[in-house]
Amino acid sequence: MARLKSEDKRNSILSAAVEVFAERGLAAPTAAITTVAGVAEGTLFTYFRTKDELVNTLYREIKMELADAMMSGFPRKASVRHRLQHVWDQYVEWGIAHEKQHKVLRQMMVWEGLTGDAKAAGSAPFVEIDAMAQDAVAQRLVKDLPRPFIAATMSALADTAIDFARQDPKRAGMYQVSGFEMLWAGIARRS
Amino acid sequence: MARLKSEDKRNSILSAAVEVFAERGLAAPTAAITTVAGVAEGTLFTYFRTKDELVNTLYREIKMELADAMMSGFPRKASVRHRLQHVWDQYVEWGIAHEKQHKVLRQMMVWEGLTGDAKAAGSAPFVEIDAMAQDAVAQRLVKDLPRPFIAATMSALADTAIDFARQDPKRAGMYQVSGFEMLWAGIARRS
Amino acid sequence: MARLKSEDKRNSILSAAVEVFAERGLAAPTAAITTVAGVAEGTLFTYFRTKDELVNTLYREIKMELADAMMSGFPRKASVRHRLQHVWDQYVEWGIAHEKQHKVLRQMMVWEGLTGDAKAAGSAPFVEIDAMAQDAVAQRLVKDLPRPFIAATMSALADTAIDFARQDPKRAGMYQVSGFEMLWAGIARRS
Amino acid sequence: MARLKSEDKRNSILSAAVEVFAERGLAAPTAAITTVAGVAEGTLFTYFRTKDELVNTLYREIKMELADAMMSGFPRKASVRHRLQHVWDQYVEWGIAHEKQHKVLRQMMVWEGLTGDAKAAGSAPFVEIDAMAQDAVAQRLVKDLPRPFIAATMSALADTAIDFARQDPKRAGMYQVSGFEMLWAGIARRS
DNA sequence: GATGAATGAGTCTTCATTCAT
DNA sequence: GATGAATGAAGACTCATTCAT
Repeated sequence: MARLKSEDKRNSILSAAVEVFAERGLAAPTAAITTVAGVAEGTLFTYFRTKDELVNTLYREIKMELADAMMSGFPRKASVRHRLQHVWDQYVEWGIAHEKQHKVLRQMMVWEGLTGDAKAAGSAPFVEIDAMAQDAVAQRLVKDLPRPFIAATMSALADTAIDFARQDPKRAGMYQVSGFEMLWAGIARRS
Repeated sequence: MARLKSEDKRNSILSAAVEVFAERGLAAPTAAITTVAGVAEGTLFTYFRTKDELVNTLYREIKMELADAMMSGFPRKASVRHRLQHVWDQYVEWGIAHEKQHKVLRQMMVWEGLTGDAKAAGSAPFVEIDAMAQDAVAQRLVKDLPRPFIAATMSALADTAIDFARQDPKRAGMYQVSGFEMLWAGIARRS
Repeated sequence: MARLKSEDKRNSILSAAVEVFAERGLAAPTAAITTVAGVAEGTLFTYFRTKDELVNTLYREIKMELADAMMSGFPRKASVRHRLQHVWDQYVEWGIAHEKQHKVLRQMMVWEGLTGDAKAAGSAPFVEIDAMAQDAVAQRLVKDLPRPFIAATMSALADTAIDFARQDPKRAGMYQVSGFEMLWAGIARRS
Repeated sequence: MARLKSEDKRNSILSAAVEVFAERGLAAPTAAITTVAGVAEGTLFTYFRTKDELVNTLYREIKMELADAMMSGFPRKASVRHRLQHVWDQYVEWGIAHEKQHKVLRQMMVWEGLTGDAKAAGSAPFVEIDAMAQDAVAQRLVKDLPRPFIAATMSALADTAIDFARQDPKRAGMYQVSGFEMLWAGIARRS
């Protein structure tokens, strides 16, 4: 039997890509990636047909990691506010801890080459969060706004908090906390 | 005397650049720009020494247009909330009306080639807004947060509102209004 | 009547060309020449149809200046050795004093664009020297070698002397004198 | 393993460069070289990072070949005159036999892009000749002139002899012989 | 499967020359 | 005639992708 494609090699390419894209943007040459990955230039193309496919795959993988991080320890039974805060905290903390992944993710989100597939696969793991949002709206705890708009708002605020936490690590906690307060104040109904 | 460097031609190159960058990203070839502008490839380089210089110039120009839009009719004597809302509304409306400029601006803001000069020139016209923010914090109308953080939050929320208004124009007004309400609820002190 | 082409302008272009070619080689852009000459880019082309024509013209002009220098005070009636030495000294001194012209001349001599015309015109003023050489060979003062070979040898030695005099000006006189001695020893018949 | 960078291909590029530079000057396009070499345009750049590097490499290689030619059969124990004549003959014969290399070498010697490294590497193989010259001066066989001046004179005369031998091949031997006689007469002390 | 040399289309930029003013 | 902006054909170099080994 022929040698099997090695999961290891695939993974080194993927993490090299994170490294390189974070530092040099998505326009970085594939050769830079293979160098960092310690494989030959051609090897990349046995694991990913094209550079675009690599990026799309990477998008999915990072989204999955992020979803894992966000859902780990999700307090299914807590109040909406607590559940939302859990999600917020996990995202912000992940963004700070995984600076490169976060940077690359943001580049990919404004990249014009993402396939519909990748987008769908990337958002799949967030169904539970969406369910929570739906629930919250239904319970009239949260303003009656389109859910995607709420989600986007949350993302935007969290990314901002992450950026500031990175630049000014001493006040990271403050950005994280007040970001969430702003979010909650913004979307919760006044009691 | 020979043909003078025409302001017109410079402007067609600049608007062609907006067109092309909005559609194909900053990596679009200069030849695509000159084609759209209806000039020869070389002509671009009599107006801008390099592609980077073109992008930096474009950044400044768009920032100035945006500043003009945002400050036009600024109600200097109105309440903080009204002044803030004015700025918000103007920005969101500009972003909707000038879709391409807005897209390009966002690409340029994450571009690594912006010169310090361009950044400085681009933020200069916003001093008045910053003054307002400082004022608002001093008056304890607004939470005591770092001003750049407030500004970034506002940007992030406004960009989100613009995106949604674009995708779903029928509810554009709703996104604009509720976006601002979220912002205000988020940053204003509870009375 | 239309304005006449100005001899002045033509000359500033020609000397600017010397300046620029000496420093940057014959590949220097015509725009560099017009800048130094203080005229518009297009003006060069009303005096010289193409860049090649400019170079060919320059070749002729420098050759003429050189011939003037070499023949000035030529001691028609002196001995062969004295006449030859006069020519040698004048050439070497001209080369040292007109460093740029000399450099440019040497570049043009290995340039592939020189027209036959220019070459002919350039060598015309040297007939008298050639006559002297012919005379010297006939009188059996000088070895029986093809005259162009003698001329080329002299040029080569003189250029070498000029180069060393330029690099090491304190010993300029020594290079000039021993260069000539080498030439004479090389070509004169042993008595 | 993949195709290894082939010494053959490197060499065809290098000899194509000689071909092309000899005919069209150092300004010839790299594409002309790759066409002659029978490889793709990009291939040149896997062997030489830049065009300048190619030229510098070529300089070294030609200088080495020349040194080999000049030193082959060098009669270490013969008289100064014989040793010098050996060097002269070998150089002139090499120049005649390797017309293109000789032409290109002369262009490279007046080229402004040669690195110090290349110059040093190029002159290294000639130490033995320099030692001989030093020896000759010390023994008072040769006039007391700066060695570099003697070397340059020899070069200049040899290049002249080569040029004439090429244009007039029937008398090649005569140019070679009388060139050397002129050199020796020029630099030897009169006994 | 892995390797990395080979490929050639594509990119920015330069520059001799033209031509509207 | 003078000016200098306009032109577009090169030219050096890059890089995703292929393919011989």
